[in-house]
Amino acid sequence: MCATTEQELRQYPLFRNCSDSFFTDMANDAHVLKTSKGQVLFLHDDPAERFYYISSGWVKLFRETLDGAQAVVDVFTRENIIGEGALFEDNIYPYTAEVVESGSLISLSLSILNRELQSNNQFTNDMLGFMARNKRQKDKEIEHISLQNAPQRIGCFILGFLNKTEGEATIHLPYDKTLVASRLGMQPETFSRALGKLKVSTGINVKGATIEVSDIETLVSFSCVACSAEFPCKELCSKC
Amino acid sequence: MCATTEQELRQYPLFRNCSDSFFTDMANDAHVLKTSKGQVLFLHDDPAERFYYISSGWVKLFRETLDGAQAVVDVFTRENIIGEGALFEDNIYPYTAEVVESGSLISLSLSILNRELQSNNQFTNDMLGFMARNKRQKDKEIEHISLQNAPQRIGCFILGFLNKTEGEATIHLPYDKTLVASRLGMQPETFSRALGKLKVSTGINVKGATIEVSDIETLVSFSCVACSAEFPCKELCSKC
DNA sequence: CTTTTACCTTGACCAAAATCAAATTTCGAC
DNA sequence: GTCGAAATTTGATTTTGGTCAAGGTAAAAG
Repeated sequence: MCATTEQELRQYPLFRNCSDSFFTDMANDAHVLKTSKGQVLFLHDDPAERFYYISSGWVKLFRETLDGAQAVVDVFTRENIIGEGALFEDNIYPYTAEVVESGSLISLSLSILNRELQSNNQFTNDMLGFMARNKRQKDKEIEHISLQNAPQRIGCFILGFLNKTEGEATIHLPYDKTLVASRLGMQPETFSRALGKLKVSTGINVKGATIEVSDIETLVSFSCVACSAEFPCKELCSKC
Repeated sequence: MCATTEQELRQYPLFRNCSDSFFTDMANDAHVLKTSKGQVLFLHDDPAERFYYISSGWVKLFRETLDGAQAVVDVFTRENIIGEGALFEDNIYPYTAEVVESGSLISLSLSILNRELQSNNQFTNDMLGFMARNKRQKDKEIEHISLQNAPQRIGCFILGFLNKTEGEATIHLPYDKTLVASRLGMQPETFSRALGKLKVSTGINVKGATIEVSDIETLVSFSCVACSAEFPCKELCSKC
């Protein structure tokens, strides 16, 4: 039993309407994991009993094909859960999860989550909305892959990390450029070159993992012409 | 009020756990639409009050970008609902819906659907599972776009229409090749040429919209090497 | 402080798909 | 059945991104 863990879970927006017994039982059963880069949390097609709340660090979800290629499904950080999808896939994890930046997770019981879904309709509704927005986000990504070119996709990715909509801003890429590349569905070499083009076209400044955007609106007009949403496009999955 | 409509709704798997009053009220309020090719059902960003159950015909969902390109999100046929997503987007339709093959729809009340979601936890759970599998299907599509080439994607598309897993089979493409192409995220010219390559590689036979697969397993081994799922991969969204 | 290793970039080349243009076929309306 | 619009195919060419190979750079280990 851990009061801190319970506090942390109570602050997670998706759980805002969960019952007290949910929090108590979850916290009782929970354990905190300190993770290190490279660690595999679960494997695609493995039977699932736990899901994970990310307190810090980054985790990638991916699948592998017969001929060895890897498809990165998503990359998650703090205030997100992963592995809950197994509930809807006969308790089999649909992806492999691997830590890409060390941090801290809370391992949680899928069966307690399921119990709450069976008994708390308000929570089930919240989860449904969460899932629906998740799906919309995927639609947007499919659109981006087919309608935006590589530099535009990178611009869009950068815009997603900004906390304002005009003027200048500086961000740090949260994880390896190689991983950003596969998250965006391109090769590292293509990413590197496309970032160079983006620099020329929009006047951004790149120093290692630091990116200075001197004028957000220039970046917007470069990337968002090839998108069906209007900037600032709300992030559809992380918040709920 | 229409007894036939009520029967049709009661047979839809997603509604299997809905209340009697849900069916009665829905059927009372429902109206049947005969649709013709080209008809627009609703527009992206329009306020939403109705969703649609497809009795027959085909409907495409799409969005348009600032620079005029069109992204086909999905193409649906009988025993599917469309427009329900607006419930999770502040009652705004997230896509435009256009009939691509004439048929028949049932126009249904979003607010009655919402009422059932608020009051019937079993149904909300079914809907959550439905949405979760939907999302998984989108992940699979993203993977396909980045890991499969054009002929492989077409092969995978064809496999999705077969009702067996080995031997030979014949299918009819359900809608224009042009639309299949955009559904798969490629240009019509690319589709045409890629279908030609698929013919050479797997021995399928193409006559207009009719495709004869002489050996399903050949098609599987051609397409599914570049996929993380194993054939026969269950369809993740249509059934529930 | 040096070495190692993993990450990133660059160059040369290649392959896939997009684009542009022009037939050709198909299908529905008359 | 004929006409005309729309869909489909084919050819030529360009563009984009992928692949292979070689350097360079920076963070971490010793």
